[in-house]
Amino acid sequence: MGRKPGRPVAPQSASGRNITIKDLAAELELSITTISRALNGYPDVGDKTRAKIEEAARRLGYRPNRNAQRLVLQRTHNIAWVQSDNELKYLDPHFSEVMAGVLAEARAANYDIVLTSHGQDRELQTYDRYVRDNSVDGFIIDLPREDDERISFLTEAGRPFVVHGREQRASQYGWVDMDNYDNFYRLMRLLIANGHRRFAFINGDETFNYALYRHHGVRDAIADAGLPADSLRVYNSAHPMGDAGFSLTQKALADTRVTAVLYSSILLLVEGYEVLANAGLRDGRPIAIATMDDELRHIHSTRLAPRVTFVRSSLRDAGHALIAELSRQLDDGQPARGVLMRSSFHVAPDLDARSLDDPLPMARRTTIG
Amino acid sequence: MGRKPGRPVAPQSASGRNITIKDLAAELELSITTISRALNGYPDVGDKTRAKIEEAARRLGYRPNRNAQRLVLQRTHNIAWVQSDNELKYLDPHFSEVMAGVLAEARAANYDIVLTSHGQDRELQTYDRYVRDNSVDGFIIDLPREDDERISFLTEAGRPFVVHGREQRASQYGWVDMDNYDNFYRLMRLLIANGHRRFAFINGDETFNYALYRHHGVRDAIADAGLPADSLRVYNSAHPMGDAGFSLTQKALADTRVTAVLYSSILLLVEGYEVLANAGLRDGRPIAIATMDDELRHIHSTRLAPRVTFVRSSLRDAGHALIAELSRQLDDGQPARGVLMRSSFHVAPDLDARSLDDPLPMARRTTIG
DNA sequence: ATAGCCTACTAAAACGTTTTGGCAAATTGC
DNA sequence: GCAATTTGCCAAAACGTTTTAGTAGGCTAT
Repeated sequence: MGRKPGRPVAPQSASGRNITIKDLAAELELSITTISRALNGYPDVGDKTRAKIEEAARRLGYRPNRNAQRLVLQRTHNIAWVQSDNELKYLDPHFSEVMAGVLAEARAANYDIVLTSHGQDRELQTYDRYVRDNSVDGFIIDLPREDDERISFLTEAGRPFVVHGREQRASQYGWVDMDNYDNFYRLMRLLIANGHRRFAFINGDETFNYALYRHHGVRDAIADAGLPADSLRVYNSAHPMGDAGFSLTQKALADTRVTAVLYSSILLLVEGYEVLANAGLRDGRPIAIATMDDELRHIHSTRLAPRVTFVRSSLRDAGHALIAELSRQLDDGQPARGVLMRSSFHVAPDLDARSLDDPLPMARRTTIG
Repeated sequence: MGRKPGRPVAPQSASGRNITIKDLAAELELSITTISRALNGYPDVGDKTRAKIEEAARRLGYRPNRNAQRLVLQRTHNIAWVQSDNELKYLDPHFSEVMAGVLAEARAANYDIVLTSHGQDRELQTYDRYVRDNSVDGFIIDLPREDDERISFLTEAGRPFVVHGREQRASQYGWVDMDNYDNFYRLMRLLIANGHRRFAFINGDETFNYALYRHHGVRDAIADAGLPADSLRVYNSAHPMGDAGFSLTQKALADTRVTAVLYSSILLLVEGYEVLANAGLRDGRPIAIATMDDELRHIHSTRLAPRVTFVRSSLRDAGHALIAELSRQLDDGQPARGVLMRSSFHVAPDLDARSLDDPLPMARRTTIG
């Protein structure tokens, strides 16, 4: 069972002192400057010398001390992700999915992610610490709210960041988001076009903008169709997980006039699935179901009835885009910009999908989110 | 030959550079030494001087540059968590749960978590990089396999680490684990004591030790009861998520002699729940169900039938313990040690729980895992 | 009075890099 | 053959801390 090819050999001394550029200079009887310039690709190093240096560096397992580099270059190649304890309570598959994309792209762009949590009231202090102690080059902000103070803080501090989501000031910073408003407007318009008149919308916590904008989309679709506002009942789950999907679906279906249920997340739908199925069996009431599908890796949609209509957008791709955008700012010096992720609609076969292709009414198009 | 590397853009733009100890020294007309010693609590600083320094530091928002500190102290206060892309595919709630505990405890112990992913074959290179470039003080290793090369590598390199789980060499390093073997031995013995004779065990990927040891526990309980080896059928899900719980439960119940199903994870059980319920309804075959409950925050057990027997251990607490153990080594210089997390049994009311209290046979007790 | 001892401060070295500016030696141009 | 240019290397400064090894001056004990 020999060593796999390419397996790194552990450093010789178990004591742990790493090889430094000085060791290399001593070994080769060259100056530190020359070692550094050779390894960093400067042209003013002779070919034979460079080859010797590269060989010795490989042989001795030299790696520049990152902290020395960071100190002199004023650049850490670290990106901070600050997680609130509050959100930690339900650190959910959505987080994992975004993080998976972030990690994959960060590796490609040569960044590490510094992950930390903070207590209830310490959110900004955590950002402040990172800003002041030079431990990261930039920040990722997830789940923004309206007038998000993290965004205000980092803007004032003049530090690079990118937001997963948007709020009012979205034109002033880099972000990655899907078109929450548009997606849910279209989804609701689709249900209306198919004759439904009484709806339940099982949404997330509307202090988060993603949920707020979805609500706005749904509300406006109803208004634009000339339906009364009470055609829609909205249920919010403070936590995206738990048994909210189950209990809220029960509540929603208690109104027997409801013929269509719209979910903000496929997790809520899965939790409520049993109730939905029962409603079909028991009341003989077939319910139209629509949801957002974030392509969570561990939700297997094959077990969902084919009658589910969904709009799909990849959170993992959003994670990739977040790092790509930040790297564009950090590495290429480009100005911040927003990235709108594509969504695709998948309509249940018993529904007429034609309304999806209609453009949104002019007045509805400028809304962010 | 060689190109001059493109110059990275300085991260701080608008608000500019942070204030340094030099700024503070200039402002107060004191030496750098005195500032440093005052702020670090040395006794050889006058009371009035110290007060003035502290006031100025607060007023100007001084924070020591972490990279300078790390360079001179040879200590980063960073802990690495390396995630394989492979595992990323199903970055699952178990991960989130451990991570939540790790983050909370890391904050308390003044550590940041450096999270990174690596490609298929690059696992050890990633560890190697961190070892050689001084970017972290220690490592967390999750999901160990037998003869885990990450453990070999870090041991040879002489770097501190702590393992979530165990393998053969567990006495030689710090770890946090539950007693997988014991728990599953007892669970199976309980089922046997209640008259069951034909079992399905829906386990995880047995190249991971947690799953392997659980299998061993189950197998030994059957052997010790004098039951034939074919009383047990084991089903493995390569991925902890997906629809494995559903399809494997279907397969398992296809054998109509099976009266008890043991799950390695509550997620698998939840996915198979529909099948289990149907089996009860359709075949009139009540199935005894037992599982591990990791206290995942988003699995709401209230919806599971009361007939489920489970052994419960908190992954979040394990996360806390991981950092506590690593901090014991790094901050207190204590030798590595193992931490066995407590588990509690919760027996369905229709089962006789007495066998749980019996000690394991002597020969069974030394097994790790 | 004086040796010794606190008290309150500081200069300089060190951590490990990158980069600036320079300088010999080798090569080229005429 | 000599000036000009190119090639290949290096000393020193800088990044922002902590720590070592002081020192100057006041106080105490004899």
